[in-house]
Amino acid sequence: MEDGQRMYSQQGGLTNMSGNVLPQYNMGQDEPSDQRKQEIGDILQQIMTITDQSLDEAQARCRKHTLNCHRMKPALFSVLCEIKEKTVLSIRNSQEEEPPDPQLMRLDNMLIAEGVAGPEKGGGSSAAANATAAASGGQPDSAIEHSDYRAKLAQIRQIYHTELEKYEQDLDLSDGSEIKNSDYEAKLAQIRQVYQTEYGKYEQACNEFTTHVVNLLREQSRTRPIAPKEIERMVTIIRKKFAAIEMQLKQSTCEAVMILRSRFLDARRKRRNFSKQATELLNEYFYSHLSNPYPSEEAKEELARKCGITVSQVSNWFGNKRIRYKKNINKAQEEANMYAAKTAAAAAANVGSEGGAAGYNVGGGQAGMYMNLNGGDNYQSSDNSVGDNVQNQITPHSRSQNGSPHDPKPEDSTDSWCAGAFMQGLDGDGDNYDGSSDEPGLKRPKI
DNA sequence: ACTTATGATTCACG
DNA sequence: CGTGAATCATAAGT
Repeated sequence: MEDGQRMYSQQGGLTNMSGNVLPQYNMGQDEPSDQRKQEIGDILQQIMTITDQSLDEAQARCRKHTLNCHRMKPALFSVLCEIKEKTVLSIRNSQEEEPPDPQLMRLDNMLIAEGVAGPEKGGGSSAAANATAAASGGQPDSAIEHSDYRAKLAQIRQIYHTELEKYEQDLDLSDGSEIKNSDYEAKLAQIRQVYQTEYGKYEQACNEFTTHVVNLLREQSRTRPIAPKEIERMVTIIRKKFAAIEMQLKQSTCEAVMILRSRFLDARRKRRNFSKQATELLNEYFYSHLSNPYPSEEAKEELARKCGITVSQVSNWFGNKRIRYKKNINKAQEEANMYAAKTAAAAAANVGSEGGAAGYNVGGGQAGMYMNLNGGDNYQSSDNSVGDNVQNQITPHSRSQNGSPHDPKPEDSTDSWCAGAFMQGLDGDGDNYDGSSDEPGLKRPKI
């Protein structure tokens, strides 16, 4: 901005004018006289003096006024404008056509794709409307000083920086624990809101500032040779400067989204096994509720708390456990026995301890149902030679090593959630587990 | 290197 | 919405 100001006071200066202006001017007049030259010289002198002074001195007003009223002012003014246009402006004008910045377009596209910026979100447009309103109501004619520009610019810079800080805070919040889907969406919404707020502020500031500058230039055009074209040009210069800020805003927004996204995907992808203890607890619950391994919400919460995992992880675990239990009952049975024994031991050891797993229903005599199914074949082979194996497994072999007193829910165990599994669980095709068709990246969201 | 175990995700269903 | 089923991606085991 200051460049612009300087430009007008210096390049608009008079170095090349004495060469060009005067002859042109004189051609309009028939008889150039020494006196006239003298007058012009005086005027130029005055102009130079004023240019050297700072504009906000009260004294300058007086001179400006004098200059304004001079009879030759209009002519001089137009000539000066013309010259400026020819010399200064023409140089820059050529490169002025701005092709839409590809970088900015990329950023825009991404923001739209991520739902951060979008036509329908409303925040931006209304803010823009506000900004326009505010801008149009801007100072009408009061002389605006340099300090105002600086203040404005500083304000904008500050807005930008506070906005950057917000992003950083925003992102700092998110490391440490894992990011869930809802977290991701919440954070994205947060980013969107910050972005739109800041974009609104940006637009408003930009419009206000532009209006200020335009007003100032109009004001100054009474004393300085400033053509409307120059004002236009100034506006485009300002827009460009602001566009840089806009670009940074968008870029940092994009970065924020990218970081958030990558963290989210990382959290999604990285699989951490639960602690041994957690698995232990979950298995205890599962096998002690084998007839109905569907923990209530409360039970899930308690398990989650005890295991140091989230409720949805508990849900995942049970979901996986149930399905996998059904898929290979043989092996699962052994495990069940293990836990049954453990539970029994625990029950024997501490009579009154209410401790773990919300009181297993150490019920009656159904234990054998689950414990004795193991026909001895390992689960991989049984998977493959299906049909008769199923029959075999259903018949209780009673070769099992234990008659432990544990057992879940006597009432419905026979036809419980997995009863059907005995019949059909190991059905037709042997390749149940992972018939993977290994299609990379078909359904996964790519970054 | 290959297989198995396991937590998580996705999709369809009721 | 919770669940079953299939599947993915990685950890763990060989």
